Formats: sequence, C-alpha cells, structure tokens
Amino acid sequence: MTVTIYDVAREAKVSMATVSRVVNGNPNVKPATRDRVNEVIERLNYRPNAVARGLASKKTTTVGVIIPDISNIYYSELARGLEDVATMYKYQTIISNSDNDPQKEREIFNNLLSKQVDGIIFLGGTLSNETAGLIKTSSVPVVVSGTEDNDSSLPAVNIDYRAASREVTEKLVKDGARQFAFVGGGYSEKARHEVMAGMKEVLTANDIDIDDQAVYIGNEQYLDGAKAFEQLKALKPEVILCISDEQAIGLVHAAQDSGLSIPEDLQIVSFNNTRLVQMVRPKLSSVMQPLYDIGAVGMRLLTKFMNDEEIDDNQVILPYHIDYRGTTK
Amino acid sequence: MTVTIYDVAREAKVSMATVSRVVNGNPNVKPATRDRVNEVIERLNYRPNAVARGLASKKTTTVGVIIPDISNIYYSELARGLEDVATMYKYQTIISNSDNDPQKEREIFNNLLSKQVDGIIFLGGTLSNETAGLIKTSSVPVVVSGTEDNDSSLPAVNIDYRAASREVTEKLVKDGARQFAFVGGGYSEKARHEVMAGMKEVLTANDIDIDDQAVYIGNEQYLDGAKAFEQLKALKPEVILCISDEQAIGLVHAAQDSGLSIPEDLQIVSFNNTRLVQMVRPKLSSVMQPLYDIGAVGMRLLTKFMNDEEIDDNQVILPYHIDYRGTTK
DNA sequence: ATGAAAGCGCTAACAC
DNA sequence: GTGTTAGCGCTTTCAT
Repeated sequence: MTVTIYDVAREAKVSMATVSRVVNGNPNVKPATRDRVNEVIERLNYRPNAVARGLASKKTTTVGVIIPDISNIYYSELARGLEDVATMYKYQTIISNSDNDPQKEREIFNNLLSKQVDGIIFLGGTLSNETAGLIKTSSVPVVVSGTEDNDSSLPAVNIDYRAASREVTEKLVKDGARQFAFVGGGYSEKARHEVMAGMKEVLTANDIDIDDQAVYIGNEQYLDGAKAFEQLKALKPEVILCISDEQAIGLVHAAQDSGLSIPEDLQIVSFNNTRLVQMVRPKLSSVMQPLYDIGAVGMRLLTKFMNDEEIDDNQVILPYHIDYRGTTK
Repeated sequence: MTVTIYDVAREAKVSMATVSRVVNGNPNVKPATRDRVNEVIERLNYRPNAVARGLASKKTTTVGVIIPDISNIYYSELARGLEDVATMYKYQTIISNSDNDPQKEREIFNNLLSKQVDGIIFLGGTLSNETAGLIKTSSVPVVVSGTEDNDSSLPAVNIDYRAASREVTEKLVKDGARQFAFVGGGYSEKARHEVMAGMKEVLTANDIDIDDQAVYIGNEQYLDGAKAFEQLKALKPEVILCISDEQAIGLVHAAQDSGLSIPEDLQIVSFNNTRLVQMVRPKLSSVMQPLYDIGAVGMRLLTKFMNDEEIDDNQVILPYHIDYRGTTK
C-alpha cells in the first residue's frame, strides 16, 4: 500500500506534525529529529500526496494554461517559455487547447477552477468579451499572454504590434512602395487589428490609399496563403504585411508559382517570428517578437500574483525588432 | 467564500450524499429531488472541488505527459492528438518538458505520481534504460508513444521505422543510387537505430558498402543540417536519409548553397512528417507517419488501462506511407 | 521543539 | 430513495 505521513511518523517515533514540518522545511525541528525523519522517509520511499496537501492547504502548485492550439508552432513556443518558468517556481501546468472557441474556453476555465489551480495563463490572439468577462470574475489570478482585452484592464504581456507595423510600413513607403495589402487570420484578431491600424496610420499620413479589397482574413495556415494570394493578386500589391509566418510562406510560394519574383515584384513581411522564417528561401523578412519570453514573462507575472508579490505594472510590453531578410528589397 | 456540497445540501434540504449523487449522475435519486438540487447548484453556482474528490475517490481524472520539448513541431503534434482524446474522456493533462534528460524525467515522474495522476504518457525518441526501469515500477499505468524500451515490454504505439527505411532504400537503390548517407540526431535514438538498420539491411543485400563516415549524428535542428552537410559532402552521397524534417531542410539548403541541385545531384528523404515537408521548395520527400494519431492512440490505450478495459495488444504499430516529392528523382 | 486534534470538501459504504 | 458516518492524507492552530 501507499505509505503515508502517518507511517513515517510511527516509524520515526514522532508525530505526523513533525514529519510535516521536515517535509515542508519548517526550521522548528531539532536537527537530530530531522535526520531521523529523513532517514525513515528515504527508507520507506515516502512521497507526499499532493492532493491531500492541496485540500488541506488550499494550494495546489499547479497552474492552468488555456492555449488555442499547442500544435501551432507560434503557441508551442510561448508554451515552452511559460513551462520553463513554471518549473523554476515549482509549479506544474495543466494545458488545454481551446481552438480560441469561447465555448471551449469557458469549459476549460471551469475545469481549471474545479481543479483548484493557483492561477491561470490565457494564451491567444483573440480574447472575446465573453471570455474576458469570465476571467474578470475569476477567484484566482489570470494573466494573458500575446493578447489583451478591449479595455486593457487584465494583466497582460505583449509587444507593441502597432508600432512594429508602423515602423515596417514607414520603411517600405520610404523605399518607394505604394500598393499595400494585408493578410491576417487565425487566432490573432488583436494583432490583426493593431497591425492594420499601424499600417493605415502611416499610409494615411503619406496620402496613400488602401483598397478595402486589399485585406484578406483567413486562417493562419500555409495553404491559406495561396488563397490569400488568389484574392489579392489582381490588385498587384507591392507589399503584403502578413501576421502568420506559415501563411506568409504560402503567399511567397503562390506568388512565385504565378511567375512573380520575390522581393522584386512583391515584398512580404510577417509578424510571428517562429523558427520558420529562417527555414525558407528567400528567408522571410519579419518582426522579431520574443515568443519564448512572452510566455516566460507571463508566467513570472502570474507567480507574482500567486505569491502576493508587489506588481509594478501589470501591462508588460516586450521589445521587438525587425529583420529585413530576403522577402524585402 | 467558496460554496461546498454542504451549502447545497442545506439549501436544498437534503443530505450531502444526495447532492453527491446528483452531481455524479447516480440514478438513485427521485427526479423531483434531483431537480431541486440542480436548481440550488445553479443558483449557488456550486462547482465541485476536484481536489477533495480526488482525495476521497483516489481518482484525479488527470494524466501526466512527459514530453521532450513542446516547442518541437513534431512533439507538439503528438501532444495535440493526445490532448484531444484526453478531453474526450474527461481527463486533463499535466504536460512537462524533459529535454529527454533522464534526470529531469525522473523528477517529472515523481512530481506526477505525487500529484496522483491516473496515468502517464511518455513521449520521446529515446527511452533510457534508467527511465524504462522507473516506468516499470510505476503504480499507475504508463504508455509510451513514439518510442519503445529495449525489450519492448512496455505498452507503446509506434510506426515500423525499419520497414519504412527498407522501403525507401529499396526504391532508391532500384532507381540507381549507390552512395548512401544517414543523418540522425536529437531525441530520436530509437528511430535512428531502426532507420539505419533498415537502410543497412537493404544495402548489404545489394552488395553496397556504407562508409562509417557516412553517418552524422547531431541534433534535430535546422542549423544542424548545414553541419551535417559539411561533414558528409566529401563523400559525395547520392542519397541522404534524415530523421528530422528541420535538419533535412537545412541539408537541402546547405547543399544548394554549395552549388548542388536537388534532387539531381543529391536526394534527401526525411522521416518525421511534420507540416514543414510541404512548406519548402522543393518539397521534402518523406515518410508520412500519423503524428496526431500516434498521440491519440497512445492516450486511448492509456484510458483503457485506467478503466480496466480489455487490451488486445499493448504494442500498437500504426501504418505509414511514403511520399516522394521534390527531393527525390 | 513537539504533539494533539480539528478540519479541508468530498466519496462510499452502510443503514434505514 | 435518502441520510449518517467514517475516512482520504495532509496542514495548521493551539497547547505544552
């Protein structure tokens, strides 16, 4: 049978309270007793039952992670960052895929609360008002990584998409481009909005029109890039800003297949900065956002909430930079 | 304060046992009482405490997942498959990254057991004897996906790497190739062994020598592909079999950069079948293994163990097929 | 420094 | 069909 704290106590001729103290590193134990207890723990191969501990202490040292799709390379990179700092702080993570569906998000959220997690990280490009509302009623701290709610009241970590978009657009306009198009889609509604806004700001400031037709919203997949190109090609865009790397690569290939030269005839910049940008030829010009860190910093922020540490700012904006590689002139 | 089963019982004027029954769908409750209890549950927004339930019932409806690296597109695809069927069976998953380090695997394993998970899925190309031994002592069922232990005694789901390797090699030999090389690395020691074995079997049968120098073992990353090419190029291989897609793509680019034509001068086949194979030009010829299903079937197998269902065979071999795309003639 | 005892919120006999 | 009660394995006052 499983060995309990009681077995250890009896064997070490102390009370279970003392065993509990040595297991939890409480200093109020005479070194001699401590050693004796540790010896018994070792000998009996005693392993504390985290469930019982969780019930008694109301702390489970587990955090929940709500993620759109773990098989998406963008999110799995965030997940790795977040998991590493969770481990660092002795937390385990329960990860669930939501497909960014508010209905599933609600279910996952309730499951997580029922499991008594100490905190929750919400990952996703889109944060519906419905889900944002749910989060605001949460009994445990929640931080949001890679997106934010509409009035930015939730703790969140992001990059400044709009500024990045502005910077890219300015550079390309300065270099002579006039025909811009935009491709977004998938889970990244927030990013989509910001990137478009940044682009439009700069274009407007430069008296450049952007056609309503020059915006394609699909999903974030490779194959969708070809569809995007299909819709946009009639407009003969000189530049396409694209959120998703996979979609951008699809775009590059579709354009090449139709006889265009990249970047001579068409320039493409993506915003997700997954490892993929390096793995195609020409290499994708892209906004480098620190994916791993967005996850990691989000989890660090969450640990602060969970341990009632002081928070200087619950809206963290991480730096980005832009790498102009092979898909821009 | 949090509302407990007591509160519901009092409010509904029944005993907590009855509340427990309706919450757990026990049929021994009069419909009228059931409705009354449900109404109170709704009104009080009662949510069962899974930790308390776990302590009392010794079942947590959570399974542990030990994964080398969730940010690796190969493993994250397995993870998605596994998570989907876990959800289907009402389990949550605690996912931890091991980097395939036996030391970390041990820690994670103990954490998981301490959390009283109902079962564990082990993912990884390499299963050390140390970890295999640990698994065999486990008090909860463990299934292994995408690898196996040395004497194949653990429940596992895989494809037949050796057969796939044989098939590829035969085809390319038949088409005239004589100079073969192999590139492996990263987490996939088992796959590496099998693929090499399959290749050598066929080469030997055809009286073709393979140089010891024609084997490169590194990591599974894109940049490592260039290193592999650097080592192998002097041998002027006509064919390179490569486990990892990322590495294979690196190989393709390095070969092209050195002036070779793919597939005319060099043919490359990879074995991981991540989405990447479609996303490069030329498209990678590869062994198509059902990644999502390897994860999904592994989890399904685990649910059978957890629910004491009958198991017909605990060694599942899933089918594969081979797609000859742009990197083979 | 150590022990006794009261829960934590629930399930699972067992009784009625 | 419903209630009573004894745990599950631990933490946490409160004494001593």
